[in-house]
Parts: sequence; C-alpha cells; structure tokens
Amino acid sequence: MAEGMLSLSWNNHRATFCHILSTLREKERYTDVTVACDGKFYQVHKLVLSTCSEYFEKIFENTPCKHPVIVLKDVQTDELEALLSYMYEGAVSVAQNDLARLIKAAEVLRIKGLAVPDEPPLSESCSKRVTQSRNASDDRSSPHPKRRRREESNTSLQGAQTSTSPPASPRVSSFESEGETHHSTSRTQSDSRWMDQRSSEREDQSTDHPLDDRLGDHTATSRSSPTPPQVEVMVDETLVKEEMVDHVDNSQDDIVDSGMDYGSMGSDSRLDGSGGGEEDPSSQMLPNKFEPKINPSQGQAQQLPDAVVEALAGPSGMQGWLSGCEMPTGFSGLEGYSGGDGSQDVHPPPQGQPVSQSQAHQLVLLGRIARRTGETDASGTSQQHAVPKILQCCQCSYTTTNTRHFKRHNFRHTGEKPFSCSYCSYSCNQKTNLSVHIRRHTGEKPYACPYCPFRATHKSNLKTHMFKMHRMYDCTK
DNA sequence: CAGCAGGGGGCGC
DNA sequence: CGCCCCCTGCTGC
Repeated sequence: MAEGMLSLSWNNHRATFCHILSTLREKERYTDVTVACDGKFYQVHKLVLSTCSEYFEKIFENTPCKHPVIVLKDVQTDELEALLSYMYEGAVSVAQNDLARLIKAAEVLRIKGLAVPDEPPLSESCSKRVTQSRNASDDRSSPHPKRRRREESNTSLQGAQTSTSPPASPRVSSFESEGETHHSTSRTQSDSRWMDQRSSEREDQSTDHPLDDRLGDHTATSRSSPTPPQVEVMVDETLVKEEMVDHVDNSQDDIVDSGMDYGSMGSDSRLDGSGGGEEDPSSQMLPNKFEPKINPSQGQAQQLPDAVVEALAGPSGMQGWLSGCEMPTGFSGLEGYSGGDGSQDVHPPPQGQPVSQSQAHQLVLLGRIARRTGETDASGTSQQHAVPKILQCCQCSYTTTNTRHFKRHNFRHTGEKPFSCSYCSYSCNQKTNLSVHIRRHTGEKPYACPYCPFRATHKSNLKTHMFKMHRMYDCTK
C-alpha cells in the first residue's frame, strides 16, 4: 500500500449489504429477472442469483437480455422462496419435514453452500474468477459437490455459510435483530434452527440416505452434475422461449431443434443491416414491464403480467401472446431488428411518449422490431414467395411493407430525431415535418384559402378552415 | 396553429 | 430495394 494510504473499513458492511439486498428484493427494486415457479413470480436480481448459483449464472450468460423470465418446473414455490431467502440473506428457516425437498431443490439449482460447495473469495481478478467458476461448472468431475458437502457436514454444521466469502454469523444475527417481517416464517428462531436441522439432516443423508440416490433422476445421468430443472427462459427482446430440458450449455441446440432462435443473440441475423444503429427500444421499457405490483397478501410472490401468463400457458398461449408479431413462418422468422447483437443499450425514452403498463408489456413481450413473411425457414427454403414482405413492429400494431416506412416508424420507438431545426431546438424524425416546422420561422404559409385571405402552413389546416368557414370539404375544389 | 406519423409515388442503384 | 419527397389525417394546445 502506498505511503499515506489509509485503509477504511466498514464494519457493518456485510450485514448492511445483505440487508439492503434483501430490502431491494422486498421492494422489487432494480430487479432484473423474474423467476416463475408454479404460478408465482418472483422479482429478483441476476447478481444475487448468479452469485449464489453457477446454474443461474450460466443461464444469464446465455440469455443476454435485460429481464429474462426463468420458469422453474421442478421446484415448488415454498422451496424457491426458501432458497431465495437463503441466497439473499444467507440463511432461511425451514420445517424439518421440508428439509429434504429444499436440499433437493438446491441441488437442482446448484445453490452454492447448499448443494454446491461455494468458493472462498479468491484474490484473483473477477474475470479470472468467472473463468474459474465456468471451468468448475464445466468440469464437475472434481471435486464432487455432494461429496464435498458431506465432508462439510461432517466438519461443520454451518458449512453453507462458513465457507462463503463473508463470515456468516454476524449476518444472521443482524437480520434477526432487525426483525424483518416480510417472510411468513419466523426468522428469529429460524436461522440457527435451520442450520442445525439442515446439518443434522445432512448427517443423516450422508450416512443413511446418500443424497445422490435421493435425487433420483436428477442425478441419474451425471452424478457430479445434478440435472438442472426444466427451465424456460423467456427472452424479453426476442420473445423466444427457450426450453432447457437438459443442460444449459445445450440450450441453443435445443432451440435450433425446436425451430426457435435467439433473435437478440445474433446467432442468425437474417435481417441484415436494417437499422443496425437502431437498438432495442424495448430495453428502456423493461422496467415498466415489471413495475412493482406489490400485493402484500402474496408476500414475495406476485402474479405475472397477463401477457406473461398467457405465454406460460404453453405454445398456444405463446402464440396468442405473440399474435401481434405472429407471421405464417412462425418462430423461425423471429429476428432481432437491430442486427441481433444482443446489445442492451438503452435509449433515452421517446420524448413525450409515456408508456402505459399494457403498452410496456407489449414493448417488452413482443420483442424487438421486425418479422417478415415470405422468409426463408430454417432449412433455407423460401416460403410464400407470392406474399409481399410484411414488416410488423413488435412494439405496436404497426404493419407495413415498406422498409423505409418501417425504419421511420421505428424512430418513434427509439426517439431518434435526426432532423434538427437550424432556428430552434426543434427536431423530428421526418424531414418533411422539419420543412413544415421551418415555416414557422420563415412565416411561409403556402396554403391560401380561395375564398378569404386566410393562409395556412398546413394543408390540413386549410382544409379545416375551408370546412369550418366555407363549408367546403375539399380545399382543392 | 403546430407537431406527429403513416401512406404513397418517383427515382436511382 | 431503398431512399427522397410529398401528401394526408389526427391530435394537443
């Protein structure tokens, strides 16, 4: 350390940090991922999930969208809630009878400290750590997570916490002392109880019921890597539903097989260059989609927006959800309008265009911009040659066959206004409109009423004038 | 009155 | 096919 440097230490940093994290989750603030589970929906943070689970981390790595929706199929809500509490607060209370289920769910989701040995903080850089963690997940042959866990259970009843980077005990106590009430279970007695129960259960497991066997099918194929739960990741920008039946790593293969595609991931950008500079305007709308809809009676859970519910209803629901964009070619035609690089750049919101909740849903759920008919399918064969290209805005119901109109229309969503007035700060997205605007400054009124001295800058205004003053329907007559 | 946005024709590559 | 330009209608102030 350089001379004269002081080391400032925030004594309560970890407790405060965890508390704030938990509070943020409670308030659903800054949440950037929705975990759907058995009809309930949890607004959480990628950061926390990926920190606590390489499984989630991998999902997010492969899902470069702003607010994915992860649908857990093999996890129940109470398990998920417990695991979320565990991830956010480092501790959770659980009934003894439910412990096995919870552990199983943790295995499935590879929750560090519960199912997967968590890594002590490394001195290396973060990037290196990511690499390491990735390697760890790729090469799960050693050390065996469960075996490690058993070792932990033999040595420490709090292995789940003691091996994590922050010391665990102050965190737990701090939460208890602050008496948070947002969980239905009583946390005051819970944490130590949970840990004790868990550890004792683990000892039982390690001796009597090897967890691998208890997991059944989940570990049948690879004992060192619990099969992830069936997860559907719904990518906001692209409307793509990804089925993760096997491994996350294989997700893209699954997508290809199912005829789905990542429009935003640029794996197949067939709409080349049509607005490469136009980024996903839905990004800025994303927060709207998941605006906190706090329902105290639901605790942490909340009902998903209707559109999402529809989507979750299955393929038919998805189609209904996509109806605004749905084209005869189906999912294969879905593509990212902005070149599909998956970039998450955020535009300033369109000026003067407040986005309603429902509209925000549409903006998000209907994804980026364009789909076409008459497009080649996955096999490369062209479909519907006779059908003119239909460009449909996925953020509104606008449809056109004119690409220029389509791009121009997209300005509306991006807020792009390339034409600026040299006299004032006015700018617009159509040159014609700028020309009309400039008439304000020049005083030009090219549209004259043939019956009176009235002159107008807009032809439509003259028309209105003609109708109002002269009962003429057409100013040209 | 003025801004906004969609439609369409014409033209060049 | 994409771009330029013009036309047109709607809407808010």
